[in-house]
Amino acid sequence: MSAAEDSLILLVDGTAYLYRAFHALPPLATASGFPTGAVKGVLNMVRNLREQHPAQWAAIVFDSPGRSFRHTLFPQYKAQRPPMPESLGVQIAPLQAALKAMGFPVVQIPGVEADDVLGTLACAARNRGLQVLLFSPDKDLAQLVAGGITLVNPVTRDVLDRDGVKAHYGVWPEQMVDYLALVGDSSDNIPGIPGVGPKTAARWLEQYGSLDRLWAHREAIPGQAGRALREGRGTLDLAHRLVTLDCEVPLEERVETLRLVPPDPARLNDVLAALEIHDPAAPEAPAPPPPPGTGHSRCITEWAEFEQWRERLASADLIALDTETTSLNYLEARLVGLSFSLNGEEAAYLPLRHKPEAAHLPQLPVTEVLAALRPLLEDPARPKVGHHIKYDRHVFMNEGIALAGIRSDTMLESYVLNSTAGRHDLDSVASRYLGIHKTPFESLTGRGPNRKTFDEIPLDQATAYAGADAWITWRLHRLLSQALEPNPALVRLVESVEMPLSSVLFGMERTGVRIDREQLAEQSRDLDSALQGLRNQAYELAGREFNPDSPKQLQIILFDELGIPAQGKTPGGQRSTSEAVLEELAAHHALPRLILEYRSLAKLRSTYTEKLPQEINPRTGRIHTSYHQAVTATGRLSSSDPNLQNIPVRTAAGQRIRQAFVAGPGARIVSLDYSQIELRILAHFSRDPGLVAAFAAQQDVHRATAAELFGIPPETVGEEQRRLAKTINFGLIYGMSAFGLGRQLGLSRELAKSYMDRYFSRYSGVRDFLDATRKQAHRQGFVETLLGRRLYLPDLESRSPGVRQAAERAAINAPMQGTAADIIKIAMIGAERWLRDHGCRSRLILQVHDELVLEVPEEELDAVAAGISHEMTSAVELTVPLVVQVGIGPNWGLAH
DNA sequence: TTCTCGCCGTAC
DNA sequence: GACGTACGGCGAGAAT
Repeated sequence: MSAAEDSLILLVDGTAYLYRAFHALPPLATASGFPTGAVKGVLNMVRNLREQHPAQWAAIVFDSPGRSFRHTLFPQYKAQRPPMPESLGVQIAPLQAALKAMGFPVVQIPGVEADDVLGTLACAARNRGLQVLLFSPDKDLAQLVAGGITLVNPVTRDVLDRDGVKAHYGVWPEQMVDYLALVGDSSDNIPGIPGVGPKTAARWLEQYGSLDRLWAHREAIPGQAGRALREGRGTLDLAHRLVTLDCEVPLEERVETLRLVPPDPARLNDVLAALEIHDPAAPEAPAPPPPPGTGHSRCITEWAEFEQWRERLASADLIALDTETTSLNYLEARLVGLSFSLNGEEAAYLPLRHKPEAAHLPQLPVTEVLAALRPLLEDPARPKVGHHIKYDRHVFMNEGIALAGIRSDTMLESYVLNSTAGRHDLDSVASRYLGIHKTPFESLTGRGPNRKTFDEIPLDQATAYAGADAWITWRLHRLLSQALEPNPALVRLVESVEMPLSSVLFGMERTGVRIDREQLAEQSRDLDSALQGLRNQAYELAGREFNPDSPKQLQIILFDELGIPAQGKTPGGQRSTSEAVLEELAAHHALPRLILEYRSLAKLRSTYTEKLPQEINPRTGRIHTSYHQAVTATGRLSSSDPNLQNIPVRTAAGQRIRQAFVAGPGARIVSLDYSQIELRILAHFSRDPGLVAAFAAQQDVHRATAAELFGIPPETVGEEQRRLAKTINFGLIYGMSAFGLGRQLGLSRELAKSYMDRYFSRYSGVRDFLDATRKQAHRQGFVETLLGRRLYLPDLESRSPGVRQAAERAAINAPMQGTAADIIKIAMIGAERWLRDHGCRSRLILQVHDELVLEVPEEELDAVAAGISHEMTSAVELTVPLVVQVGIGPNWGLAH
């Protein structure tokens, strides 16, 4: 045993680990429903800790339930905190048992918070000459840091010694209590000085050294903050006492008893078996840390080494690959370098276009290198994996290389495994599943207007960064593909849907959509003059000028100056000026109506007619959106830069904007949209005879619903009756309540309830299905789509009724919205294949959730309309037919 | 000047 | 509190 090992003690904030594991992982449970995710997560984190920091001494400290001296001092202490979720609370006892079986001393002192116990143990250990490593994300503990005591943030991996605390918070550890007293802590409900944040507090303490000296000079502090400080004596005293750790907690444990002992496999096995945790290192939980000495990256600047790597690549089973570029914009991005890994342990970075001042060695010539790699990159038989590889395909295509042989994409694997676990960029996924915290891109390039591009990054830094991208991707694929394997539906979803779809989207992005710039400019001019007029009328009515774009100013005008009674509140407590409210207010005054009109036109101008022309790519003359495949909770796509999935369609002025989406010469726009796809999916899932029959008979479903509701023949259904039925039908898909229905239709809650009751008695299959979905969601913690795509809903366990009910509505909606997304994705893959098989020049250009838009040469019109329509209707087989409406026109607006 | 948050509105 | 899923413009105020 080494001396270092013998003199090191690990002190762990067990409660913080517990919460972290609980929130970071999918809600795992035993077959009987006992939650286990947090136990599994903490055990993994602790195991990593033990491997990374061999020590003889340790303690894992837990908060004690109930009140501490801080509650006595300040009744509101932590008062705003939600109570611990029950599904977390029940895991504490088995977790502590498992930790003890693993050989860790566990400490929990009644009536004492973990922080104070940690402080007491840290000081005692340091006084005995031990080196202390404190593991906690809590900044309060930074006050303990000193020679011999170091704070490690297990989330960010920051290691804070004295200098680290100073660098991180701007104050020294001994100033930390003063600092926290000034800033306060909203997570513990500890008040601070209003308006004083981390920057101000650090500046003051830098200048005056301590709170006492700051107070002595309080009259010299200028500004709002100075005034707040002078008024804050009482707050400061209280906060100071609350944030000061008690390092003299009476403990039975002495440092000598905190010996880390070898695990007791039999006991550990008992505990884990009861929790049905077979392999704590299984893929859902953070995996073990990288073995030491791996993740090394080579920078290739010599032909000989390049040739060696090229030969290895040519015979590799799987190549993890990443590009470094000058831009996130996939059409502007220029290749700067390439990285590869073949085994998740070593990587190579091939710099190609670093600027001379960033390259201390000459780089190999880009043209020759790419020519040498091209056969490999374009070979479908050489399997490759990347993270968000659609982007890399664009980058290669910009170099004239058609990347082929794409086996998988770790971003899509992560998304299908758990869409809501967090973001799916490489950094997030690596930290979530591998526990590897990458150097943030911005720490290389800087932020703001002077940030560097990757070609300005020195080769050594670039090599480490880019190499890590490649070897991490390789390891992620190994881990995530294993994690998916037990669920064949998810494997199929990745391989047969998301991966082929990625190629379809690549083509759509590259093709882009043609825009009539002049037409939009003309619309902008029209909108300008209309808005000018509306603004002047609004000033007249208000009696003064104001900014109609500002909800804040508008509130003052409407509710204070004009005295119109306010209607609803925004989530932030402001008096709402939303469309629904202004509609109501229109009865009281002429101004609200004018504002509504102003807003709708202003929206069209700023978001669409002004913005879209700026998005036209100068080289192609078209707009190239980005489709995001790993963003939404339900499996839908999203679109940005610009978003082409929210182009107006409802109003006449909005329609004109769609008319600026035009076909090229000799071509037409073909729009195909699924009719009522989500209601059809509801019919399919619920097997409700009435709903199924309506679709089977090709009836107008809203009319049929109204006929059932009012007990009349469909032919005699009136407009108002149909509208009501339509609102109910849509409401069902969103999990709407009687209250919501009433509000939407302007009916009393009682009347709305009677309509809903009537609906559910006529369509009892729908009611049963919705109930079953809710129940199943609560039981398993997730819901599924037709293809087995999962949406985890941890909020179903929330103690807050509002949060819980919102999760229930999401549980109702997700199977329908997500199944619709599954279906159109299959249709898109089929459509693309159909076009290729028929040698068509037609191109898919847009997807808007239930609609596909193509640009079609006139001679292909009939065949393509029929062929794609067939692909869409036959994408899957449901118990009700899928129906597609086809429209053709010179532009998108007229193709409906 | 840039960033972040709240509010609002567009789509399906 | 009360209708699901997205993206983005604007104002306002803070950070730079």
